[in-house]
Amino acid sequence: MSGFEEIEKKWQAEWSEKGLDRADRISGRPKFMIIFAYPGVTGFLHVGHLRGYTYTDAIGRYKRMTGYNVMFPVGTHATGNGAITLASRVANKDLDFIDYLTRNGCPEEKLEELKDPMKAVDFFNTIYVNEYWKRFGFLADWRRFTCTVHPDYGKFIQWQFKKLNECDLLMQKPYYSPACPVHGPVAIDASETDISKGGSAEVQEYTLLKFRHGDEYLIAATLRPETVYGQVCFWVNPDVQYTRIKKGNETWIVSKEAAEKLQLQVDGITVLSPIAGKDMIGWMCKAPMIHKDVPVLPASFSDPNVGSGMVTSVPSDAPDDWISLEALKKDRAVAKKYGLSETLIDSVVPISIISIEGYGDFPAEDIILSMGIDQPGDPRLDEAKKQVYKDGYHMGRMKDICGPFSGMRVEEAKDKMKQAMIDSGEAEVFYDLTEEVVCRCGMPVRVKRIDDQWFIDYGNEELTERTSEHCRHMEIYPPEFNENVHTTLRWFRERACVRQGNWLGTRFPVDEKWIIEAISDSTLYPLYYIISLYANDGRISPDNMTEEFFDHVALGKGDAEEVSKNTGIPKDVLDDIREDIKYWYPLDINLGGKEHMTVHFPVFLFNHRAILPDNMQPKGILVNWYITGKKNKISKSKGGAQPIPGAVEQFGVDPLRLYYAHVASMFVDVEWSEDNVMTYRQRLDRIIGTVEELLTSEEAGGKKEIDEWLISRFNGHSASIEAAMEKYDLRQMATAVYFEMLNDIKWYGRRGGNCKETVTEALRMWIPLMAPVTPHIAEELWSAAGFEGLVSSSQLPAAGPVSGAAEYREEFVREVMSDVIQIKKVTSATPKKIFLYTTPSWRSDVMRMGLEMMEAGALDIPSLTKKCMADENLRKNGKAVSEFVKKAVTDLTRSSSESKKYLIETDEYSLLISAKGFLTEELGADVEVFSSDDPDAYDPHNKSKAAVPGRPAIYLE
RNA sequence: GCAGGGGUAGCCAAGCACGGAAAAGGCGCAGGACUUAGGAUCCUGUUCUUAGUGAUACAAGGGUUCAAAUCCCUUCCCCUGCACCA
Repeated sequence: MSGFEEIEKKWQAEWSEKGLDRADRISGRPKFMIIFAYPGVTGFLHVGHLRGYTYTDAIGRYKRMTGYNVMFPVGTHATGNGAITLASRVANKDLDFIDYLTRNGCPEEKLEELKDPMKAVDFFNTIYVNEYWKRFGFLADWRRFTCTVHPDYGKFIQWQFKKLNECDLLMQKPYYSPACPVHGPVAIDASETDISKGGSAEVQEYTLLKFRHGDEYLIAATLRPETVYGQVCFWVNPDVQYTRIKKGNETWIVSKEAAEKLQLQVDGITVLSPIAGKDMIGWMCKAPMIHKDVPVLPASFSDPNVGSGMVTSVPSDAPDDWISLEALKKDRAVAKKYGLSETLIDSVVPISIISIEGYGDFPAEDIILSMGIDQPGDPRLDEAKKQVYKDGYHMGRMKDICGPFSGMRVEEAKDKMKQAMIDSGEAEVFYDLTEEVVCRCGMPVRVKRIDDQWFIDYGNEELTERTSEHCRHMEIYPPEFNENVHTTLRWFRERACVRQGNWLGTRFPVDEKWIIEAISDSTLYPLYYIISLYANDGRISPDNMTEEFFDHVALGKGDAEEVSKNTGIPKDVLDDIREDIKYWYPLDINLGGKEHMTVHFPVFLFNHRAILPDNMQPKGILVNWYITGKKNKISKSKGGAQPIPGAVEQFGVDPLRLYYAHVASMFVDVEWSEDNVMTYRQRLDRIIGTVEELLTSEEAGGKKEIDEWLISRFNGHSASIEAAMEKYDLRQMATAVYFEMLNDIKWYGRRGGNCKETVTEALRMWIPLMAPVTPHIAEELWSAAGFEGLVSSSQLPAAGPVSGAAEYREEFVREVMSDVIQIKKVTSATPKKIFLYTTPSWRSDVMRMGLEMMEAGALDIPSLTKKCMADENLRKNGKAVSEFVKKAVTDLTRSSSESKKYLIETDEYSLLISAKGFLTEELGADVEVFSSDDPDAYDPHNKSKAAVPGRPAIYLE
């Protein structure tokens, strides 16, 4: 056979030529529509991504071969700022990035046009389709390709949002989002898709506490409003410049950084005069809630970038506060420097407010002592803080001095106290990020209030209930997700669905200043693949694609004549689209990576349920896990993984496809390993070699027992594959096809099988089963075998009957062989002769009786013994019989009656006689077979007495 | 924290929803065959013990049962996702 690459090209051309990749409606023929969640266009993909895509193609191919008309469309997702960033990096001559492009095969002259984001999208779209999906031999309907930034797709999304609006699922409310000043709201996540720094940052809610000083307020930001009863002083960093700001008719003092952040979240803030931290030291200010005057003291840990830049001090429960207060009391020089009197310092004493199991009156003190921290600025203070916060929150209870909150659990008191202070005007809410975040464009990301943010109301109970109910009728794998998709749906609340700024995407039809964000424009899109065909070939254009058009083709609203007149689309085209949608929808399988479980899949389900009728609801979801790198996830953005074209060249497409299908269950992560792929390549080589050998073999014998065995085995595999594929279990299928069936066919040859007719029959079963996972090789072998047509468009034959008897008999021979080898090994002798003694017939008789009793449901040792003793012949052997009965009964109760039936029915003697030649050759010694009943048998060591049904006695000489 | 998943040979990994001789299959390793056009192929073995037997063994410990990797409880240890990111 020629090289992989050559046969890949050959058969891909052939499939395309014969139109296997085109999915058209065929009335009356069952259909199967499958997609993978389309990838975002953010750069080159790597070998990990092809895992899920390959599953999709293999399942589609299998369905095609079991009678279905299969539609497998593909597309890409370009909404967002990925392409914009990419283009700007090219435009800015970012060397690392240009190197990344060229390393992955981007020609130099292409760089110029990549400065245009849309061109960049086109560039990658072409790569995804030609270098990844087509290269992998997918039978996708390329005519239907769509991309989220194409104008026709946009029309579809606008229609979808109009429908959501009609269902009252769009709403507006203020929203606090991490936002870039240029690009608007950004996503913060570990993959750092939108941002260049700070992927693990979180938005934290601070309570701003207002401390009155004269007619001004010093503002402290706290994460623990429940600790206000323990406030004893106020920390200001003497080395920081603060500023006064006008907030409504109040004057606040905060750090300059905090002032900037506040302006993003609160209206009408004006910055007034600056004030140095050191000028506030020694002030007295009135603490909220407890209304006590507390002194302002110096603290270096107070960071202007965090919160308001000032901190209220609760030494009892805050390690920083405790250690700073202690330091201040110890080092009187500092107090002196700021003119603080000793009496003032001494008057500040911690107040115990929360009791936590395992801690004393002052949790902060305890944790500091146990961790051995002895001065401010110790880096472990952060850990100490986290620990004591966590324990306090979950196990703590408010002590009796906490007024109306006394006795409450901290978890409960926290919200209540915060709310009480907000209500009395002593506190406000403020949001900040836990660490510095920088947008891809280089600008700092801050939390910003957006007043008129639009949301999709996934919190809608009625919709949630209906969606959840529908999921009960779906096929969702893995089973865990099938279980917890319901909780995921319930956990969803409103989701911001639009954003502003420099983003690619579709204009929000309700208010055009917004652009629909990336998740929200990718929920209903499988439906669009049916329509995209017509937009792509020009039969309809974005101008025609009005709300009325979509209402008609998707929902069956309106009269075709009328719609045709209003849209300018010919009626027959409208009818075709409508019929296509009725034929292809609902979607049978949506396959996607595990990251979709809490993001894409729920909204995919919600939107279908909200907009489309009952008979258009999705039928299945398949989730696949990742291919990982050595230590961490192979990442698109961080590179390091093998580019796809290189891998294809190195290993061949089919070995890669087999690797994905078989290396592990779909539902576990797999560590990428070239050696693994290589072993799959070798396995395919072996299969190819074996088949070629079978085809070219000159030997031609008649049918023997082993022929029946082979066909029975293959029928069994076919049936188990059918069952496995009901659950889309490609791995189990691949085990049968590429391992077990190969082993069987090898064994067949070893046992002297050489019947042309059987071999042909076996290949007709085997090769098509290879077509879903390794289509190119299957095609090549199919043609080499001289079978008609393309195997990819053939139908899998229904599984024939299995012969339990034939399989049992073969197993018996194998056991005998293995036992002899065992004995040879243990004795480390090389025998010249091997004597086999089949069971004495009385033992079979006992077994037979036992089996009868078991089937009658009355098998036990005493009654079987009794029954045996009633037999005159058996009674002669009294002692041996009763001993054997014990063994037989335990034996019988432990295993299925099915296998015991074969055990009794098999004529072991003639079976061994027929296998004599084979055993002699395999074992390298002459084999003699005797029946234990034979009084003249050569048996010098009386081994024959060990013979039982299914287990002949063995003597080596 | 919330939600969920898992611990099976040197390694990867089936089996577990529905209890019925545990180790499918692969990799690795060790012998042997064939022979070095190869990242080969074929055979055998791979917990201990042993004339093919027997004994141990599915994270640890309990329980239910004639019977437990599988069902229940306790403990220990790993992992995943958590929102505007396909």
